[in-house]
Amino acid sequence: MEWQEGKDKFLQAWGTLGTSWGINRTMAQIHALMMISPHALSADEVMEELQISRGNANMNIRALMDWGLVYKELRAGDRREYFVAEKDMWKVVRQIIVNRKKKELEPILKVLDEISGIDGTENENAEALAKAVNDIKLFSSKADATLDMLVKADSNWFVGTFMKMIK
Amino acid sequence: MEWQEGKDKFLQAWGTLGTSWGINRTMAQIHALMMISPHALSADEVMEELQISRGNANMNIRALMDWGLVYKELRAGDRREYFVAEKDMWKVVRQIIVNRKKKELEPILKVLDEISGIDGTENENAEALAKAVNDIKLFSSKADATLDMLVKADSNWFVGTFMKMIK
DNA sequence: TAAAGGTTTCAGAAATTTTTGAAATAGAAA
DNA sequence: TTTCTATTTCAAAAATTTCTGAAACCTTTA
Repeated sequence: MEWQEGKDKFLQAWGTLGTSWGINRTMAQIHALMMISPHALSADEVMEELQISRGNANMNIRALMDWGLVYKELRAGDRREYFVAEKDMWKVVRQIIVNRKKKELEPILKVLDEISGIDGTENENAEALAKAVNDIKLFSSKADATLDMLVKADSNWFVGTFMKMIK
Repeated sequence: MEWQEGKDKFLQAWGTLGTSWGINRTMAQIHALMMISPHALSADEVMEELQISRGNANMNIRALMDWGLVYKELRAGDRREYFVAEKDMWKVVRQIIVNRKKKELEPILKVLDEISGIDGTENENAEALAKAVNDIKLFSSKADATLDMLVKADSNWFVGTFMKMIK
């Protein structure tokens, strides 16, 4: 397979994967592009490669930096900014977990805590609601703890201990 | 807190959570509604509760059934169909893992396999691509195996062994 | 200070996703 | 068979998300 063909397939696949994970296609593709680039890229290179506008490129690069998946790199004697992606897959996934946990799991836990003040003895509806809320709370706190653990653990631990355990 | 207020908060929160997970708001809300309902619901009840059209209700209920998160329930002497949600959180999460793994992880593994045929010695671009692809493949197969394991494991195992381990 | 070179913002346009509602379909009961 | 009730489908409308491009905004250098 030609390099160009492989690159296109990869960018395409990563973009598609992104969309089904609530990340927009362009953001995922910029990340993919940086992951497979041997050097840091400027905004213009990203625009050129992916055929997108400056505004689009800028916004998505910023978002990737907010997620901690892309870093800025400055070069002496060059006023432009260059960007590199985090290439260690374990770190990438860890950043994603940290971010999504904060953005998604924590708010729902907060709502569940509020709702759990409900009186479950009032009627069967209230009872069913109270039960569902409790079950979800229980499960979510476990998930929360598990993710915290995963995030603290390092790649080697995961690959070694955990993977051995599940054999 | 009143039951109605708690219910609304819950439906709202679950709907929001759904959207950030690539599930549309209505589908998530229908599921939420069924989770907190003490009895099976008809399409009309869902339409009424969530103020949505028949078509919308029908399509999303079907999708939930495809995901294995909602079951059909028939009542003797009633031509209408009623629906109940899977209420065991562990099973819910397991179904979601199975479905998303098939829909998302497996296709990307397939593409990666195709791409890995690339000649990494051609130039630095090809080399960087080959390395990224390999890293992702390695990580993804591990994730794939881990998820398979989680899916096969039952709730008690998860709660017991795994949770003890991470303490 | 002004010009040059780069980055950020954001209103409107474009694309995509979701929802509606009515017609088509299905199938049980009369 | 016909009627009646319920489900499914799908084209068009609505809502939402993403993208563009040009203007505003910084910073550095002359």
